[in-house]
Amino acid sequence: MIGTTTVCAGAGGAEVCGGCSARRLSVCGVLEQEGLRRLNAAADHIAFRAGEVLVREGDPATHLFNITAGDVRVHKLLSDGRRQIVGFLSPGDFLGLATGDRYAFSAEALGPGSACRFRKVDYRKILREMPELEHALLDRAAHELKAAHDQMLLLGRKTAMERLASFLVGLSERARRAGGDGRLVPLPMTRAEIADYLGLTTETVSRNTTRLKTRGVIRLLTMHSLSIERPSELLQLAGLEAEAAG
Amino acid sequence: MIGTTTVCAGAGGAEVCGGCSARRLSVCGVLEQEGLRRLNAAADHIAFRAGEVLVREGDPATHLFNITAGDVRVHKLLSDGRRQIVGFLSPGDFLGLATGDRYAFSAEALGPGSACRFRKVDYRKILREMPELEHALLDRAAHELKAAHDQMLLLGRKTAMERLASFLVGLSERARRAGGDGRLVPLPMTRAEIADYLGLTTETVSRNTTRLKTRGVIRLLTMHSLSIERPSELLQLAGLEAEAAG
DNA sequence: CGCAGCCTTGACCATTATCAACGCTGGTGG
DNA sequence: CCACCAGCGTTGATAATGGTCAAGGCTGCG
Repeated sequence: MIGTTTVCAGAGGAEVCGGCSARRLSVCGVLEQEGLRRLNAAADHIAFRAGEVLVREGDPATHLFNITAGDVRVHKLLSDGRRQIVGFLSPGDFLGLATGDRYAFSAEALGPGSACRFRKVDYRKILREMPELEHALLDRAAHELKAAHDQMLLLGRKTAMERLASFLVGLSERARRAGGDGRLVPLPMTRAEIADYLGLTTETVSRNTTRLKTRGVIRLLTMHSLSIERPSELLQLAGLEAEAAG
Repeated sequence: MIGTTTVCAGAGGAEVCGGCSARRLSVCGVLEQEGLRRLNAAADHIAFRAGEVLVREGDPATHLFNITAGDVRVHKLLSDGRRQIVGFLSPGDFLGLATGDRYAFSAEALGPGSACRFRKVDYRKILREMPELEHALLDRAAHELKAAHDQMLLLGRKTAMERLASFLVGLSERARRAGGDGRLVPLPMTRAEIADYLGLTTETVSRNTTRLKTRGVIRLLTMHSLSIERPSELLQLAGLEAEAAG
């Protein structure tokens, strides 16, 4: 189920978990700061390949992940196969925070990547001793909750075009935070994955992508990257101009 | 904006915040346990009437609420008035956890009720000194996130009937946790509010309610309460039978 | 008892899903 | 290095779910 697994516990150099160089909060990073060897002894640094399953909905929730490279898809299924992708994770993101004793979602790698993996029991023990970490996680959970609310607005009330535009705006912002200029946007996921994230079909995603292309709002560079030619028009289509009207 | 406001700080009796008797976690309760007078000095115990606005989307996020009585609606708006209700809060629930420096949602009372209100600055200060509280909040945020994911599946992939059935199943579970038998379900919200929660219109909610009534799955008692006559059939309609198929 | 607002029902319409066919693309093996 | 091909993406035609518009009924409050 999990690919190459390299335990990153070490005798005690500064780089016990050197591979974990996430941009945002990295547990490994925090650990290095704090010099807590105990959790390192329980943390694996794993590598995964495209399509690999990190977490399966319904399985006992034994682990927690911190993505360190690559992108991951998190989704839920209905019994007849209908799928809803609830999020895409990038390096620095956590996987498994919102779980009881069983995972409520599946997680699969979009492409090759890596992650820090902790056992939940160890994580809990550490939390008790590191209020600072808990604070950071609460903060992060709050952000995720806000993002989930935005997505609920999108899924419940936006048109197909508004959904696609909102999605692209989100990707653009993510790209900018990751160091890009916000025009060049990578699309690591397939049309089917975009559709399952936006509550649409591949056909509808495709049609609206074409419409944006025709109007000159975006330009497709390859199948998995595009450039935003008219950002303001895209924002307007996303319905984000005056969303906070109240 | 806020109705009758009674500061509940007191000289120091055991009942400084006696009105706060929420069923689940109550900050006031924890505070009493811990004997922390400091936050009490910063906490109001407010009462609100039906329709009263507790929080307005876009306003500076200065306060945090813990509902102690009544029900509250949390929603987001698009500039043209389309509304998505992201949650209904009951006594014990928190309002304002998922916020940056501005509220990302509005909150309005469904009926009369009350809440504990804290200033965010005080809340942050206390958190630093009460890791136990932070732990409880993280736990709660995780649950909310899970609920948000379920709602995303509902909004993105379920049919109108499945949405309504899922909603009623959820209400039934909530009623049971609140001490009921799970058959008698109170509906404190209007059809329009149900519609805005499920991403539908009032007409569609009404039609499907009628369909459930005709099939004998539910029975309307008053406009704001119903009884579930065939729970298993309702579960099936909700698509919850094998949701965790993976 | 009356009325305003909410709820229900009906007729029709629009957006998006579905079904189908074709084209592109990128990875693989000859 | 090129050609093949499986899978992904696009486009078109048609269908269906749910939305819109409209009218009438109920209900609960004053």
